[in-house]
Amino acid sequence: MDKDISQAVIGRLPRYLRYLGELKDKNVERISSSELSVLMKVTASQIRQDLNNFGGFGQQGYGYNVDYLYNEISKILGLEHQYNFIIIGAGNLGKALGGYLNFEKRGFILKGMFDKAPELIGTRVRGVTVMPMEDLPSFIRNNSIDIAVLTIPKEGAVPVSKVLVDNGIRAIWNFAHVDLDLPEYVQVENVHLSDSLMKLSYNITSYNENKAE
Amino acid sequence: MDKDISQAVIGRLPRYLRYLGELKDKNVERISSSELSVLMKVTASQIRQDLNNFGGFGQQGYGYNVDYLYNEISKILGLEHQYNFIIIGAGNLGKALGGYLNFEKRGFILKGMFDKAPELIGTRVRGVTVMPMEDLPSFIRNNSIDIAVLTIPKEGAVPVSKVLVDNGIRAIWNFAHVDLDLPEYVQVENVHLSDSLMKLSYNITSYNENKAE
DNA sequence: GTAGAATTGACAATATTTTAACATAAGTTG
DNA sequence: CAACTTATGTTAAAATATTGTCAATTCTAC
Repeated sequence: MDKDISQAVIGRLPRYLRYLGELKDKNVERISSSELSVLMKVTASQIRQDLNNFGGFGQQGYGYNVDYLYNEISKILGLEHQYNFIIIGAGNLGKALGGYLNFEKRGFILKGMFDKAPELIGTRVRGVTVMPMEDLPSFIRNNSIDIAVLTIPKEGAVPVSKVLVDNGIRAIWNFAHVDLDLPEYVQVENVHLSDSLMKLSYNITSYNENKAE
Repeated sequence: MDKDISQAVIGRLPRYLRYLGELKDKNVERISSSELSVLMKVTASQIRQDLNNFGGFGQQGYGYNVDYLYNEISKILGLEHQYNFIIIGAGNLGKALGGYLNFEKRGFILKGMFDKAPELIGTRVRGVTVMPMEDLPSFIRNNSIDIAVLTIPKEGAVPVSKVLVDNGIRAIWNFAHVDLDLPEYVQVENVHLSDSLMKLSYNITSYNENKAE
């Protein structure tokens, strides 16, 4: 069952996790929704409501145990699993993501990198060698890859995504500036950086206009 | 005046712009909200509602002129302005963003890059030389910088953001995994990549669990 | 030029999300 | 151990967001 949780709620969980991690580091043992609400600048009600989508993690009169809540949210987010991932596109962005050490701490293990540019093939990123695109299908099948990260220009993204899915990939972290049209059983998380920059541009413009009036 | 437009609406505008750009490239002259809704997989009503926040861009019985609508959305997003930006953090991510040619087409001009690592200082990215952090304040003041892109580890981000704001920066594109606490007149757009990856992780887990039941 | 088709913009109806309120349970203090 | 305080989980209310409907307007074809 699991009544659908809204993506708005899911989107807030990583931020809760981040603040709880910081509290853990400071050896804070317990926290109330209202204390956390001050730290995070959201309403206490929203925190309680969000958490209660998944069960009662707190105790009346006490609040939430930081360690316990941290672990529960980790579990909800699926971070107790280990995921093998590959990166398609060994440009700067691919290298940046491949080199990001914290992903490994969370259970995301870089297994391979691919690129079509001959001059990149054979180069190494954090112990992983960049392979040619021809090797992609067999590599996916033989290495139980869970997630593919797409950091290639938009032109190649759609056909490559089909290859990925045909070979068993069920989750794509898509940085290409295009919407992928894939079966519903494939989870896609889009990161459209230029969309984000345009939002910033809008907010600059809009703030300046309001100021002028 | 300008009644506040919700960020949900703003967040959809870049995607409209992207589809309209593709239609322009295909020399499509006009499009109705219902045709566009099929392409974009949203409701026609939402498209019309979103657009009407900013005025009536269409014509009854005809639809929307693609070129005109494209230009209007560009204007709304502030893309007719030119923005000078700098990147703080010349690692792979900083280099990736600095090298992204499409930003320049949209009016975002890379003016400088900064890093604290001595081995990076003096290296060049797309004609721009990486400078030491000491030069940051004067550079901002002397080069009318509009936007700072933060691609440094979270430890340094908060103090650096204060330096930026003290020297006149009013917009920050923040890739550091930390929330910046800045005055309300500073526009901040956060890109928390690991949050995005965790969302993907949740959706993988949740899909698999539902399947199992 | 007129009839019919197409399609917007506005408004109304739903649905979803967020915030507030509070009864209840647990903790704390003297 | 009794009175008081704290703070959850839940339900209700308010605010937002999305979708559906339709009159009014424009286009198109004959």
